[in-house]
Amino acid sequence: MDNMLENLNPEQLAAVTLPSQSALILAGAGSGKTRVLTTRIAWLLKTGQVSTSGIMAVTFTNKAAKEMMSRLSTLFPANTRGLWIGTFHGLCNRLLRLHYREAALPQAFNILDTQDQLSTIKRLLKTNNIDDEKFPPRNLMYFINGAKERGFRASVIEAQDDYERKMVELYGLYEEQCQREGVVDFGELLLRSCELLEKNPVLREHYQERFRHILVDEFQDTNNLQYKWLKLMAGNNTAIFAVGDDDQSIYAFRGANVGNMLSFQHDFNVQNLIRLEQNYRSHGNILEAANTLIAHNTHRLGKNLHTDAGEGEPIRVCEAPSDLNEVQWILDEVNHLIGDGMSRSEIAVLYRSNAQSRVIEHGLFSAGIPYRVYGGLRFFERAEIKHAIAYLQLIDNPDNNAAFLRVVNFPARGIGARTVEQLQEMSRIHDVSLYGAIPYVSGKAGTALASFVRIIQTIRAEVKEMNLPSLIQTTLEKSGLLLHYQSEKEGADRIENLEQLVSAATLFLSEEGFSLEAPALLTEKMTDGLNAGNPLLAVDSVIGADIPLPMIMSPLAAFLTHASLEAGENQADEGQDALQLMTVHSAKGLEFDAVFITGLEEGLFPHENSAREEDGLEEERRLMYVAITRAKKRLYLSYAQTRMLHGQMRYNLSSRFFSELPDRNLKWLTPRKQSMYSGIPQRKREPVAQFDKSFAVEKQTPASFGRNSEWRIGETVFHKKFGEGVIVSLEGQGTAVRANINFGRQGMKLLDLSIAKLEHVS
DNA sequence: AAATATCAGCTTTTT
DNA sequence: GCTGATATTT
Repeated sequence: MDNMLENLNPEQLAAVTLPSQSALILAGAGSGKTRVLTTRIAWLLKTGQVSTSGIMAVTFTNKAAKEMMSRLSTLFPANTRGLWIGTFHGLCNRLLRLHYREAALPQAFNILDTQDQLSTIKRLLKTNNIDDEKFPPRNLMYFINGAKERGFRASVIEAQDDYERKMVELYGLYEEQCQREGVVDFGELLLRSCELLEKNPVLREHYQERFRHILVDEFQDTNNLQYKWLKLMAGNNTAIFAVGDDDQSIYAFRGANVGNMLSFQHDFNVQNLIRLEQNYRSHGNILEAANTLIAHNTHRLGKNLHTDAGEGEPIRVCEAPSDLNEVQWILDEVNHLIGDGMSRSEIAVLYRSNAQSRVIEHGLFSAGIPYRVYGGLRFFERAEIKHAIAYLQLIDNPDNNAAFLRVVNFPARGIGARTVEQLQEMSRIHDVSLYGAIPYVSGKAGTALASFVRIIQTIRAEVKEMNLPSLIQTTLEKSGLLLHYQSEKEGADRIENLEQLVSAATLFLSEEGFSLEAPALLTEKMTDGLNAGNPLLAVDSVIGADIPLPMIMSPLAAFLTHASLEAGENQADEGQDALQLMTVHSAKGLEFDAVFITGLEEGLFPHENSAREEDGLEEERRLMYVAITRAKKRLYLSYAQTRMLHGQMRYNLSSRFFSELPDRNLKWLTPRKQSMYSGIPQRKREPVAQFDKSFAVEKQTPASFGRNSEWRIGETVFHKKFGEGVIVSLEGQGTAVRANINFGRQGMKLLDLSIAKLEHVS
């Protein structure tokens, strides 16, 4: 045990060895947060204060949960089976599967991801003849999720006006529809779990008694409902160990409430507040810049990171004439870094929004530098995978209408909109699911539908004794999905993905401790043995030893859950040493030797929409703070005077964040670099194999850039009254030149340059 | 019912 | 500039 605590600094050690009381750990970026969390768990176990079944650890992402599990198993190699380590949603799912009767859910409930939820809502609006212009599905979704987050059912919301009344009504209809179809959205997992514990004192007390220690990662990201859930799970004898950093709270837009950190201190009478301020990641210049920037925020709990590492390199800053030049500069610097021996995977290029990745990708592709983009479509979100999953969901639960509608006519089998309408009518009249309504439709439509039923039933029959991978393989074949993609021109990738689904299932079984031979479908025997009408039966078995996953879910159900709760990594260029491209949001929690923060322009970063939200700018600043603190050795900042975005040229001022960073840590490269890159490559030219060549040979500047003029489009100028602005366009010649200038908040001004006194800034 | 044309919209994102 | 969702054609 001693060596486990050996290399901790005094604050980390104090946190790890705190007595059994609730505590708040303010863990700065790069301060060893995960290490403290896992060592704390190992320490609790090794000192015999608690057994594995008395510990619950909650994270936000599956990745973080996995990381915690794997680090823990090196610290504490004994059996970690009884531990509840997982995401909020994963643990709620576990709870609801165990106590599905008390939660009034079918045992085979399916989980809706965001896409599914949206299409469910669209379908709801359609069946109720609601004008989706007046009630956009997306808005209704936000309304519903927002209400659930605040813990409100439709029945308890008091609408203020007619519009809201309608929204509440639709929310109620949505609840009913989901209940009928046996599906549960992400918010519902949390809300239903909370209600389960609230209404059921036996269960509540059981869990409150059981969990002596609850550890929460990234506590600043909890929303109100998640916080409520934690309060319900924690009893008088439970110590909550909350780790978070208010300066890294970047998810307010999806309901995260930093205020939970204050409520927590109050609600749990927190006596122990520990700050981890020693940073083990970044060099001095980088850390100082981060500290200075974040000091511009008000309402902080307060924290200042320090490091023992030296100053290191200054932060390099580049002002590029255009987004293309910005990329060119990045390529240049990247080549230097690689030339100096840095591996590509240690270099990250960050941007505020995904739309910015395209130019960068194009540049990297042309230069032949391997890269990997994070974000975008993930494995379980791909259309072909969603189709396959829908077939599997139908086999698991034929009442799942969303799944039914997705594949009833895919591959096409002559079941069109008309037929589906008939089916919906019958489903309403006879109060059955769409699948259950099929026998009520006759005629030609009925024949087409019957062929669909035959497919599903054939699969169900054939698959009875099969294990999961074979079940999926059979489903892919009998559903006609494979055949369909085989005849499609660009179906090769899709078939490859479908085949990967089979191997993903095999992998999943071994990871979750399922036997490969076990039948994939839930058998009657399992159902009876587990929960034969006795609400406490599941609890009883929990009290003894924990029920392993294979006992509460069939392999198929578990796999479907996995598909919904874990969208899967983006698997492009797996294993290759590649440059890392991602948004600042997805970089949170990661670290790199070198980091480029690109597109530092007003309107982009900070994003223009942030100005409209309360505390929006502060969140953008925290975002910038997160970005800066990703860098270990080298940090590069850049922006472009002109940028093509959404098919339009934009002329942005440089980001205000530059004025919030200390000059002494920055090294502006621009005067030198600008002349090097001032040849602006024309757009709409065919992509060239090598950028360098294009720069050397063709370099024509568009005429509109007014070569003879003293002024240039895209350059930053200073005006006495309006402050800094960017020249958007120039008209006229000689002495009669007028300029359109973007003065940011002051708006756009048309100035006669022979009258207005402007100064060059860039 | 399937194939093709047109049109809005467009921050960040995990579960 | 590209994607996804409707409108229109065949």
